Amino acid sequence: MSLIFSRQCEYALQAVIYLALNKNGSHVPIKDLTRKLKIPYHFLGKIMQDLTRKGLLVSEKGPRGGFALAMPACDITLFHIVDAIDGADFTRTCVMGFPECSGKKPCSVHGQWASLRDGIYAMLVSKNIEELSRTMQKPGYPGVLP
Amino acid sequence: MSLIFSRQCEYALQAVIYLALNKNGSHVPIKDLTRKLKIPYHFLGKIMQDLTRKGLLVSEKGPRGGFALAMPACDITLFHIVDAIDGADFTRTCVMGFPECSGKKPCSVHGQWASLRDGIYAMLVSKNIEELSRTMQKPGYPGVLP
DNA sequence: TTATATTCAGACTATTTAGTCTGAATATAA
DNA sequence: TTATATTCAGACTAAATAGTCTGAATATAA
Repeated sequence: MSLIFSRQCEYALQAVIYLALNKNGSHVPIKDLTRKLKIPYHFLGKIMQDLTRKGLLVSEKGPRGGFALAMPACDITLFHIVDAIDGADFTRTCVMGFPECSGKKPCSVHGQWASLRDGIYAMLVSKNIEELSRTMQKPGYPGVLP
Repeated sequence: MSLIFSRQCEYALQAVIYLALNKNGSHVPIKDLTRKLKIPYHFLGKIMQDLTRKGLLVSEKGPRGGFALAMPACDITLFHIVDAIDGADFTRTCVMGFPECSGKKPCSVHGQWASLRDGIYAMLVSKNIEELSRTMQKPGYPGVLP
């Protein structure tokens, strides 16, 4: 299978976008997230704890507890989340896996892949969670709608 | 970890490019391939067998046996190999993993991702193995050089 | 015909990723 | 203070991917 981001990372992106919909800054428990997003409960729990340790989220225990963004939604980009979960190796490694491939010894698609990869990176850093969650709320958009 | 192609697929791409360097149409044994490409012997064996079953390679047993391209190198694109090993799901699925994401119900990066993904696809179908192997032979190029 | 070099099939192990379970810690509200 | 709702840690299982091993089949060359 080819993929871009790990499943964990996909879940993380979905969950953080969902959190950003919660305007009033209150905490959202995992139970709410899994209900809306169809993500396995305990698995999501671990991912959220991870994002909390990485400083992207804050958490609160007990009744009325849960998770919230650690900073304004407009300050969190897709790249922050991807980097926290999967890392940014894909910005550095050869598409065809040649170990010695580099600027000096480029593989035969090195240059072309570099510009595609830069396009992906540019998208990830340009999109902030506030903007994304706003778009997702429009009618006809999937996943995170009530 | 984020990645584009599975390790198997990376190995397959490298091996097929290496085969294309073998102009005289003779068969190349796995032993030669693993020596040059530093790919685990038996693992590469399975991958080559797979590509043979898929019709991209032909094989011959015994002394002076090995693998060769089943068709002219210029007729094999990167996409043929990727499709044979990893499949082409990445051309269809949502980057953020929203199950309902589609043209009608797009996620908030759907359109932008679509054009990036199309760029990747275009590269894969436009690059044929003959051309790539030729480029790889130039001095300073990695991996498959003698 | 016999030794040898290879593919090939299939069972096996190892590692990574995905996902589950249990119980402790803690905050809130009744 | 007690019941309850949550995070959190860590051990566990499951599935997918990566990689190894053995031996049979087969083609070549001596």
